[in-house]
Amino acid sequence: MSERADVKRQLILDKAAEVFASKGYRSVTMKDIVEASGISRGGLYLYYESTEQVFLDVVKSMDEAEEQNGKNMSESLKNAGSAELLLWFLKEQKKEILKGKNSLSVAMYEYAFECKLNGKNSGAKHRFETATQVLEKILERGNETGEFVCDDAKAIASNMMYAIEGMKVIARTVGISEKKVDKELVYMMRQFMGVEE
Amino acid sequence: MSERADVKRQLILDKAAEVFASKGYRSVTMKDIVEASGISRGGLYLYYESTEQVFLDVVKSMDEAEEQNGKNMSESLKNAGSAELLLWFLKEQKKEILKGKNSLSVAMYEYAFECKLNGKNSGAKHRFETATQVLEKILERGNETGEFVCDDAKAIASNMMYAIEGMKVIARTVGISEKKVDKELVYMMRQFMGVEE
Amino acid sequence: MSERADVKRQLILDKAAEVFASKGYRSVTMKDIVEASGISRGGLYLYYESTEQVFLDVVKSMDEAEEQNGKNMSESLKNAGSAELLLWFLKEQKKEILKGKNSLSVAMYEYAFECKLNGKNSGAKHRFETATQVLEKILERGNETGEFVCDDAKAIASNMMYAIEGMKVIARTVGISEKKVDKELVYMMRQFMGVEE
Amino acid sequence: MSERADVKRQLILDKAAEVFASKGYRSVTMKDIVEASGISRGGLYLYYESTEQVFLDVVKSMDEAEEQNGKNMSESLKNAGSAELLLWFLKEQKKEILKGKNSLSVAMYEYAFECKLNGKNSGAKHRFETATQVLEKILERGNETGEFVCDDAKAIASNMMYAIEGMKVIARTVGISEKKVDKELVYMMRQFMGVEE
DNA sequence: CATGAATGAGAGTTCATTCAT
DNA sequence: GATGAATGAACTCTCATTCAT
Repeated sequence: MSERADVKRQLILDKAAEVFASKGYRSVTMKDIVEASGISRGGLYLYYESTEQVFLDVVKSMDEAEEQNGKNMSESLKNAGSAELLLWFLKEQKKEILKGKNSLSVAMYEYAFECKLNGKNSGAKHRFETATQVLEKILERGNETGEFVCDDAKAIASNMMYAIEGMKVIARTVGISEKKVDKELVYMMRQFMGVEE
Repeated sequence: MSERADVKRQLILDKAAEVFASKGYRSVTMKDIVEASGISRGGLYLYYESTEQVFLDVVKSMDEAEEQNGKNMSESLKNAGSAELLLWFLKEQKKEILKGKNSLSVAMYEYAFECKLNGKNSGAKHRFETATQVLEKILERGNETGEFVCDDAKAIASNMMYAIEGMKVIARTVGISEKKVDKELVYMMRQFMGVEE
Repeated sequence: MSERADVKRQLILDKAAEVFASKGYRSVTMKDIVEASGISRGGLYLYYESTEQVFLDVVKSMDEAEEQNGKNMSESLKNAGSAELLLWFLKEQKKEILKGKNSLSVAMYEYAFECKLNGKNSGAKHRFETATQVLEKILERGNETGEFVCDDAKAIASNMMYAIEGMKVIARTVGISEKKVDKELVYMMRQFMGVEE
Repeated sequence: MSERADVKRQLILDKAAEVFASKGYRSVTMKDIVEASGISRGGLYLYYESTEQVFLDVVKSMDEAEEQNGKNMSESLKNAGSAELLLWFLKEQKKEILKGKNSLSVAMYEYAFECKLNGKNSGAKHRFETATQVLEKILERGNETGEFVCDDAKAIASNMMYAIEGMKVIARTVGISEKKVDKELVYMMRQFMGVEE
């Protein structure tokens, strides 16, 4: 039973993720999810009672996958230098910025807006702060090993994450080219890489 | 006649702006606007045929007010130094970042997302690029007068605007304190202010 | 005053007639008439209180024109033979059958249906009976003068008018060619013309 | 499942047929059908998306019943003489002419008018032509067997059908008595029955 | 008289949610 | 558990009709 249920649940999540990726959060209806997943109208209600519940579960399962990916990475990068770690981190961020249509990010922004308007917690805070802390740690470690030169890793990490967030949202509203993203990332790295001016 | 219509139109816009500010873009219905503006169901359709039309007009009238504000400012700042100009610019950005509930920005993000998904133009591009250019001009002038030290005004302006955009969106999803905004702005100013380290 | 009113009234009727001709009766709204006649919404109500009133007046003015036309004809045909009269009559009927788009007949059918359903008088009866009597008179006279051979002019007239009515309605639902109409009319004339078989 | 749906569909059709019979085509709303069939507002949309769809299905199911009736008749009339067949045919036409209130014919005329105005096919053509051909066949056969005397069955059939169509539409706009219909039918039969004058 | 903005009743349509099978 | 037909609330939009100017 439980196994079967899990399979079904996963099917719903997969299809729902596609729907949220292509339509955002607000405009997705239970009907959309029902049709995309091929499940019955009533059947969906056995698992979820609203699009919000589905969305939260989609995000949760995505976060778990992400976390697993992070763990695998940190495993393989256990002995890596800070520069290498930073490169990996920025590559991930770049991917996220450029993901575009296939990504849940628009839906996540919409959801986060709504939660903010209603005083609910959307998890956006946690995600943003976690990423900032990871970057901060990398910078600190690089500073210790002498790979980077930064007296205030916290400030740099914070500044960079805001700029990255800005690129993310601009990518989804205005559009941004890969070249532009690269340029911005390189520019920001001057803050702590040996500047050969 | 035309005057009456303008008065009514303005009434609708004012009330609609409040609605969009408090509910975002997607979830606003014609009914919401009808109720907020105290107009009749059919009456609204004399002026606008969809929430999108209302929204676009709200934004347009807001942009015009903004532009007027900009003109007044540039008038009074005609002889101002670049540092002064910059301060004004950043103060405006800070206000925008912190505006929160009373602001249309969430609705504008939602609208821009939707336009991007559908390949329409939302005006977001124009707004972002214009602001970036203004900042760039200020920095260039400051560089010429010796008030600032920046060899690449374009890169700095771009980087700052992304960070500012990041703060804007973070303010609407995660929240941000005024102190934090100040800190970030000050940090970024180190890029071109004489750094007395 | 009264003169001006008449001019206005005529303007409304002319434009309304076009509307009824192209849209039938049921689907015409006051709005259609307002827009077609270029008169103001409220202005129309000064003259007519419903589409039905407008329609009835359109038909009335059309009937008057028709009647005038009939009078002119009978004037010029005062001394004509019965065969000549019959030809004129059938030519008129043929015109009516083939009028198609520019004609009020669809609207008149719709109106007559509605009146029948509601037990009201639509004038259709009067029009049909009058035409039948005219034909009957022509046949009778022709019989007297020896131009036609018919012992029962009433029966022939009745039969012909039903067939003509059938062609009219078939023309408006199925379509009919001029050739076909001619053929039918000629066929029916065999009933009282000397048949040279 | 499909059976249940069919039962429901039939219920809708039955009630809708009554509505169309009493109100014609144009003035029937989805609401009318909803109320007549006792179904819910949304429920109707599960089966039909417009009054036109409902109407077409009503007509289709009526046509099928008609066709079945025709088959049964031709079965029992397999060995019948042409005169007998003709009598059956005219009796059916007479019934159709006199059906009045309980009939869909007004709605069908309205629908056919609308289709003609919009260049769509309404099925009226097919129905009229089919009936004409049936009559023609009967006359031809009668001619062969010597029961009738007609050198041009096609012309007679055509003429009769127009007159019958005329009676149908006059019945719905002006009214017609059974006696009158009989008289007309008898009159027309003189064209090919041995005329004992 | 004439205007056209304004009203509100009502039709069309969609969708979250329930429930008998 | 699973299904999908059925419900009804809510929204969009149109029009006949009124009324202040």
